[in-house]
Amino acid sequence: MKSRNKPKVIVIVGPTASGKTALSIELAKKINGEIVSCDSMQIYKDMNIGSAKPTIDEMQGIKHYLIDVVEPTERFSVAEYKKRAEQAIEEILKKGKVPIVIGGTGLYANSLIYGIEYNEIEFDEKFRNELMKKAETEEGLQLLYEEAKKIDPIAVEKISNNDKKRIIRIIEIFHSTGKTKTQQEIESRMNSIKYDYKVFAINIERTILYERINKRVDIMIEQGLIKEVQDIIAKYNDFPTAMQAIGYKEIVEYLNGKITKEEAIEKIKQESRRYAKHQITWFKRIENLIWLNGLNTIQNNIDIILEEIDWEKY
RNA sequence: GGCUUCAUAGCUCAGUUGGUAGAGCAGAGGACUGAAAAUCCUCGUGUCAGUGGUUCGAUUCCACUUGAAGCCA
Repeated sequence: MKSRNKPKVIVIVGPTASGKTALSIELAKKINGEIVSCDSMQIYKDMNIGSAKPTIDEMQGIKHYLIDVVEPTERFSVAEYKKRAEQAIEEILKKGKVPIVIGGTGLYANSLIYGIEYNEIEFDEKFRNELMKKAETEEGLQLLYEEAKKIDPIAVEKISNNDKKRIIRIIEIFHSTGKTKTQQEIESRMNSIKYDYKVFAINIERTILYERINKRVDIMIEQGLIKEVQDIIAKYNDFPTAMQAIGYKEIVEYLNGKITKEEAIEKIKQESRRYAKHQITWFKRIENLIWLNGLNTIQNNIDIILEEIDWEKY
């Protein structure tokens, strides 16, 4: 509503292995679009197989933004994502093409869809490390919780006293900005949303999706996921974010002799299934979302999308 | 063939000195504003292997049957 003058941006989210890549590329070909990735792991260079990054072949000449933009050793954030994604959208619009945001990271998608503003703050690595160390013990974590409660009682109310990251975050925001998280969030919603986002989510019946995930993990192993992880270890001495990625942390455990190869593979499958479920939970909350059945043909889903965005009048 | 042990939730196992049972994992649902593939929250009825017997009452004790593991031939 009242978004007549805003440029349209298509967003397609979906759990892992739901067929986002193929759909987005076919759609881009059809409507002269370019793709903005919305994936917290495909951002990183050298994490290819495990993050199911589209290959050059698969891209079929369609330009992709926000893939391979940072080193695994670098720190990334939603704020950074939001900034770069909007730059990419601008660039695409300037060319007269249609931006298609595609990916499975709910937090990142929301930063765009809900137009959340993040102001510049510098990150205090040392301070975070101190907080993390404190949070390691049960007593330490409870002390942090009490501290966070004093700083921002409203924000604390919404989280568990075990939620390490969010407890730390409340303290951190206050430390680096002097503002509470609650205040920060109010300010983050002050600007209006720049684009007319049309959001679609692919879903597939759970049992079939799980089968596809299992199969995909086997294929990743065949394609050399283990070697990819070995190469990353050899190339970078520290890669904190990569280390929390599904498919990477398990292979590292295997390479360290903590689990067998079979156990690692099983674990990757299981974690991927859980991840898919978590993603779906996230998408269910998006307002005005249109669901696409991932078992439909690509053509079929493209037709639904074009109809929804009123392509003829566009 | 004989003896012993075991059989409880999808899986691994507790437990009930006889009053029909509960953990972990798996699974399901949810939260989510600067690490998010992260970090958290909630959810446990199952012919207690089968059939009989004892008993007011059996998943628990007894007998037999079936299946599994081990030992002796």
